[in-house]
This record gives sequence, C-alpha cells and structure tokens, in this order.
Amino acid sequence: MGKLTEPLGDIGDDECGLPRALEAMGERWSFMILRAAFNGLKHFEEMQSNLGIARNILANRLGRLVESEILERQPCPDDRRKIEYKLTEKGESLLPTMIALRQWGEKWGTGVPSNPVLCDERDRQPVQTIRVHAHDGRPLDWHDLLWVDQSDVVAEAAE
Amino acid sequence: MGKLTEPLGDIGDDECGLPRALEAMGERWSFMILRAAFNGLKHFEEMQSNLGIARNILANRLGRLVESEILERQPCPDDRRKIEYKLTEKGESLLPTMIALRQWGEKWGTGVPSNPVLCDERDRQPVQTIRVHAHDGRPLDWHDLLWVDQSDVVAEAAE
DNA sequence: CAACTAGGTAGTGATTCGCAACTTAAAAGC
DNA sequence: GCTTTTAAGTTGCGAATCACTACCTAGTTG
Repeated sequence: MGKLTEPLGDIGDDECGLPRALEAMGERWSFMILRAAFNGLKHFEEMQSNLGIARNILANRLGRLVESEILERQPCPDDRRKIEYKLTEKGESLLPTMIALRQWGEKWGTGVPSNPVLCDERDRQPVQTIRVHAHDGRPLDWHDLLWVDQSDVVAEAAE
Repeated sequence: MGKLTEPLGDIGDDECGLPRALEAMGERWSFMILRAAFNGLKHFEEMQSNLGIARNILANRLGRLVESEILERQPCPDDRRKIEYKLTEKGESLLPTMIALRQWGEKWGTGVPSNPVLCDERDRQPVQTIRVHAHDGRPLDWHDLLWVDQSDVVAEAAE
C-alpha cells in the first residue's frame, strides 16, 4: 500500500542521499581540494601553495576526505617524507557533480567564456553540459520529474 | 600562441567556475535549502520546520540565495505576512548538480537502496545516473578529459 | 653533520553556527 | 474592535570552526 507517487513535496529526509553527501563534501574547501586532486595535485605542499589554504585546515580536510574514502593516503616509497593523496573510485565518481557545479559557475558568473575548455581527449570537442536524462536519453527538466515508490518502478520495468 | 593543451595539471584558478559556484552554494545548508525549494517548499516556516535549521541561519542563507539570484523573494498577494521563495532560472539550473550529488550520496552511503526513486514523469522510469558525456554522447570518465584552449576548439569545430 | 624539505601540530584571535528569546506586522477568532 | 495566532524575521550569547603564524619531527641533501 505504498503511496504511488508524491508531488515532489516532502520526501523522507533520511532516504535522500544529499545529507550523506554533504557530510563528506559539505565543508569549506572540500570541493576545491577535490578539484586539486582531479587536476593531478597529489601532495600536501602542492595543494597548500596552489589553494592558499591554511595548513591546519588542509590537514583536517585531507584527513576527513581520507576517512570518507574519497582520497587514499599512501606514503611514497622513493621519498619517505612524501605522502601521496590519490582519488579512490568513490572520489572519482564525484567527477560529474564537480563538473556540473563548475559548469554552473561558469554559465552564471561574469560573462567571461572561461578559457581552458574541458574536452574529450578523443576528438577534442567540449564535453556536453551536464543534465538530467531520462532512461531513454531524453534530457529532463525539474518539472518532468516525479518521485516513485521503488516497488512500483520494478513492476513497471517488468512490463 | 596559446598552449594547446594542459595535462590536467594546474589550470588558471580564476578561469574555473568552481570558486564562483562555491561562493553562492558553498555554505552549510545552502544545498539543503535548495533541495527544499526543488521539493516545493516556498515559505520560511515550512523550510524551518522541515530542515530543522536555526531561524537566523535560515534567514541569512535565504538572503544570500536571493542575493545570488538563485531564489526570488516575493510577498504573497493574498496573505501579506507570507513571503514566497521560488527558484529562478539560475536556481533551477542547479538541478543537475544537486541530483548528481544526491546520487553520489545514495550510491556510496549505507547500502540502502533509497526508496522513493526519482523518475521521469512520462514513463515513470528512473532517471539515468548523471555522467559526463562527450559531444557525441559517449559517456566519459576522468581519464578521458583534457583541457583545450578555446581558440583551438573553435578551429576544430569549424572543420 | 648542517641545512633543507615534506607534512604536519599548537596557539591565538576573528568568524560563523546554533539555540532561545524577542519583535513586528498582518491575519483570524470572537 | 480587541485579543490571539501566525509568518518572518532579529538579537544576544556561548560553542564550534576558520585562518594566520610559528613551531615540530622525520627524512633527505650537500
């Protein structure tokens, strides 16, 4: 007797992944550090000078990102002073979120076209703007969306 | 004589839209308030009781989101005590970012399948997982990406 | 073995957060 | 029309977080 759909009204908060995501990524600097990691920065000093973040904050955030299994912390074998922070699979899977946020900031910032463009390395064409897509690939907007109870989805998928 | 590509190394920080996006959305609660707005909550008290956020913080965040033109603040004509906060176009265009973050939180949270599923209202099938797509639609991962100078992109697009 | 480097930690003041109480203006109840 | 209730804030204050600087320690270089 599950309610079939809800009118995008209030959803069970704890069913939503957003709070959990924000627990890991919601603090100041977290996204900037993630960007640095995606940009190939691996070491503490590298990130510190690149981001201009305070050292204790950086240490705290790196620790937290490692705890959340977004980054992996491994001592370098060749120079045992150095520590390499690298993205885990979980961390890499934040790429779409980060690109979407970046694209939004570009689109709605000052009209500057934002010069180095993110491209597919295969054909060097810019990547698509990130959108929500339906099962069959149609791009969707907010008003095309609906919350459906899991059981009802499965039933319909069997059709 | 622009450098053709960079190996995803350091990018001009100010060319990146991420800091600008975080200026508007990087504070605690901003994303949760945005989610509330997407879920149809329009009024102060509604959001306050739904999110459990402190009133002063909510007032501050709403003010900031309005300032950033993510929300629009309009007094209700029928009840002049009430104020309606509604998403602007700029605010609505944060939908992909929010869904991407939510999906990430669901995928990597406790193995709970997260029950009400976000679906296309047309066929009631779940929406796709948000990804980065190439110009031609191929899904791309981190290692498929490259920064290309704008002028070089245009040149290639003309081909 | 002296100097330097990588990755932190510790101390301190400035911000911000979060809770509760208060305010103001507009409805509703009677 | 007078009291009560509701909506949307604002204010004060203690607790937590941020950011800046200085310091520390292990490992590496000259």
